[in-house]
Amino acid sequence: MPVPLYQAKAEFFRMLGHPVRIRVLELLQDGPMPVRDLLTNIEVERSNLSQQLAVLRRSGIVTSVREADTVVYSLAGPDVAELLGAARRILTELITGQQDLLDELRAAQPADTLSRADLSRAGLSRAGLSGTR
Amino acid sequence: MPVPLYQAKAEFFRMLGHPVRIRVLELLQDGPMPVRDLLTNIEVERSNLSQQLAVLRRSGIVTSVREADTVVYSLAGPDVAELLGAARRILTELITGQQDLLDELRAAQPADTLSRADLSRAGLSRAGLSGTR
DNA sequence: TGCCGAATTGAAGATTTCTTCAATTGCTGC
DNA sequence: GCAGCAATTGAAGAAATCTTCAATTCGGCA
Repeated sequence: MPVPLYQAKAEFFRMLGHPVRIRVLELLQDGPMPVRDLLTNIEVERSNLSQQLAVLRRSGIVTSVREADTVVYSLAGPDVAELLGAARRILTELITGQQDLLDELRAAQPADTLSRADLSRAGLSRAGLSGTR
Repeated sequence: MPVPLYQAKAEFFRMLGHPVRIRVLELLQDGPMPVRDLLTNIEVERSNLSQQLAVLRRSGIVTSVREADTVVYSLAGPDVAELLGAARRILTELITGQQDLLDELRAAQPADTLSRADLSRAGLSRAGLSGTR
């Protein structure tokens, strides 16, 4: 009895939902890389990195091979760049969209009279994506 | 002081990491839809759906407009389909990849002699993406 | 064999996210 | 105004994920 597709998709996105795991995938886009190098590029404890690598391995999006005294990781498939690209496109779209709206609001009235409703329209009533500024 | 981009990306993917939220985005790809209809298409309690819609709204990926006694949701931008498409591509790639590997293993030796190492190579030693069969 | 560094694993506590319920808001029609 | 339906909100307990530490595995080398 197969798991519904939308649930597999959700799991997949959750697998991507961690800063360290994103960094790893980005670094691996330039080619295979040993754990040692990942470690120098990402600011994180060794065992924490291992935990995140284990998550990526379990999902199948990366593979690892032992070479002498180091372990080398690679992307399992070619489509990862495309995915991260699409994500960045949407992300910048969201961010600039909200910025534009805020600019409009500021132009239309003094900054200190922005109403709760205005902020709400801009998607900022409670912290949205925290990188949006 | 802006939040690092990879953190914003991680938040973005986490925002997508829920079955109900995925369903909503898929349904909205065909055009705006009132909450009422979302509710008949997705098997979930009304207030739970509201919570998930709130998450999507906060991130800015959807917008809502009140029309008479109903609320209508729409996608905020055009790139969502592309993102979900890329995700599905990778997902099927991962799934068929693992299936192929398993098939190879089964062909090479009786099923009941698969070693832990074999399963591990196939990314299945501990439950991977649960939809992978 | 025994030791060393590299990497992974298991487990525990802290943090975050999910689900659910009751209460609330907004609109329509009586 | 107020009764009734649609949708959202706040809050609390349950469940999942993160971080960290100690212990373990694996290969290389004296």
